[in-house]
Amino acid sequence: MEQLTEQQLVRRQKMEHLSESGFDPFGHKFERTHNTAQIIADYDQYSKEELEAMAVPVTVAGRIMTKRGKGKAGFAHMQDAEGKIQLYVRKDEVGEERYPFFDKADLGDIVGVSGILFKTNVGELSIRAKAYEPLVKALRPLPEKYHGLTDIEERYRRRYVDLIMNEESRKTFKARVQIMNFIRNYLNEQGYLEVETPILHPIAGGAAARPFVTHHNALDMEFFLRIAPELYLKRLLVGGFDKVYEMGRIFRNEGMSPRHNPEFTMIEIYAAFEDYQYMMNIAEGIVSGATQAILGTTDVQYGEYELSLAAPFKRIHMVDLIQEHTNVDFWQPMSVEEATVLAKEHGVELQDHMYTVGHIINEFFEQKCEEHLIQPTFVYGHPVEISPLSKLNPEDGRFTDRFELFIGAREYSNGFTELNDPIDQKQRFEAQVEEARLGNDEANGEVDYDYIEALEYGMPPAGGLGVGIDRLVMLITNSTSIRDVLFFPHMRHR
RNA sequence: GUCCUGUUAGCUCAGCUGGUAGAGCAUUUGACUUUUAAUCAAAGGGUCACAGGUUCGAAUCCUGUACAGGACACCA
Repeated sequence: MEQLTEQQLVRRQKMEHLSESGFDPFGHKFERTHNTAQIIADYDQYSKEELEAMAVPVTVAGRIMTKRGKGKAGFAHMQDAEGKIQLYVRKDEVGEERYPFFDKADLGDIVGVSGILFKTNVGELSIRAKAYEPLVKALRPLPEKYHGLTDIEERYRRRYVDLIMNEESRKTFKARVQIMNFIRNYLNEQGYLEVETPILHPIAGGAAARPFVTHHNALDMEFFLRIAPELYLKRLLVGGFDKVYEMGRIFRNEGMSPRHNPEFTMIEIYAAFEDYQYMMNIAEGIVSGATQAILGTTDVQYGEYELSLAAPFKRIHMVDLIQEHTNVDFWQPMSVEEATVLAKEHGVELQDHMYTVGHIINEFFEQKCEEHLIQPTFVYGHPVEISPLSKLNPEDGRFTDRFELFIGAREYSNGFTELNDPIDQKQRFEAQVEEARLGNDEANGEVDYDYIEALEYGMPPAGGLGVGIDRLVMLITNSTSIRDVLFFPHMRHR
């Protein structure tokens, strides 16, 4: 049994007192006529005298956030889901019997109030209470009213307190909902179908990442929590669904950071008979459109960067970009030995499994170019060796018709013309298995033969796209940590 | 996983070169019928994250542990 603080004991005594007085300290249904935002929107425009003449009755409910006793009367600010409003409670108007319940109410208690709108001498729209109803006794005190809850750890561990105290936090999470709604509307209007595919996968495919492993008892078999829905969504293309998307949770068993949570939300979008150029347009439409819809502008401040998210975004081939930043020309045919020498000369570090020119080109890009991509930029033409699910570029088979979107030096989206050649796909999977053997623990160590078989029935030519939703929300809400856009980020046990 | 930094009252924070722990808000009691970080008077509230060590004496110095934040690595 935990030790109760003085304040907790006092609040429990007050709870007992409510019970003894015939109130349920944890309340009951309460009919409201307004929320606080409606009241402000509809009536703040009127003067003190006009409101007095109108005598508007309202009934609201919410949490007491501040309280100022004045003897036989008192003021409080009450907060509901949409905002807050001041209450003015007088003993002579709510009654001798009820007034003490307001007088003894604590910050954090939830109350219902009926009254008449008025404006105070300094012009604040307030409710002059005619009836006061204690609804829920809060047994723990709220954080300090002025500074709120600022401790980052506490804000993550006890998000509910953060949401009570911090308007910014509420706004961020509402923006998250709006962004996801925008994306759904944007795609649904273009004829896309939102679908659901398995989260438990027998083979962890569709991306390069370490999976979580779990076990199904009845089937007595291992499952992986999905690292990407990609291979299932493309099976749907084979099945004849030609414009599909899935927005949902992805799980990757990797390190955590301000930009990584073990579970995060991604959207993947597939369109038959389209290609990567079309998918870039969709990515642009989502990023630019969501920003405009939520912020009313596409000019955003993100940390130190001033970004313009207005479409169209710059599009540049990876090889051209590398040439721009290092003067190295990978359009020239070259051997692995020559490319390795170039990497050494330019201080590009390589690991054992990077045994092809394509890997080295990618390392040049990541180590020398990524950091310069501040304004939204599509980088396309990734080497085939790092793109096992992308279709080859018809003119130059060293590269694929793949792109990634970078904003503020971070990746937001990845898309490509989908590889639908089952024979090529099988070879690429097998190359991944070899890479895994050589020590890339994020390469796929197992070939998904069922997926190959699906492709053998014929998948229409198609474009596909993935967008990290959490990072998009971070961008639009100017949040520095992914934990600021997840209601309940993962933490170690205390 | 490695490195750096942090952890003092319910909350927000002080606490100097080591000498018996402080403030504001919140709480309790009293005053106050247009206040708004309400005000005034008084009171209570602490295993200074945890465990060792150095010292006559540790919130303070040292070591370890836990948790957190940031950077790096990896990715989205």
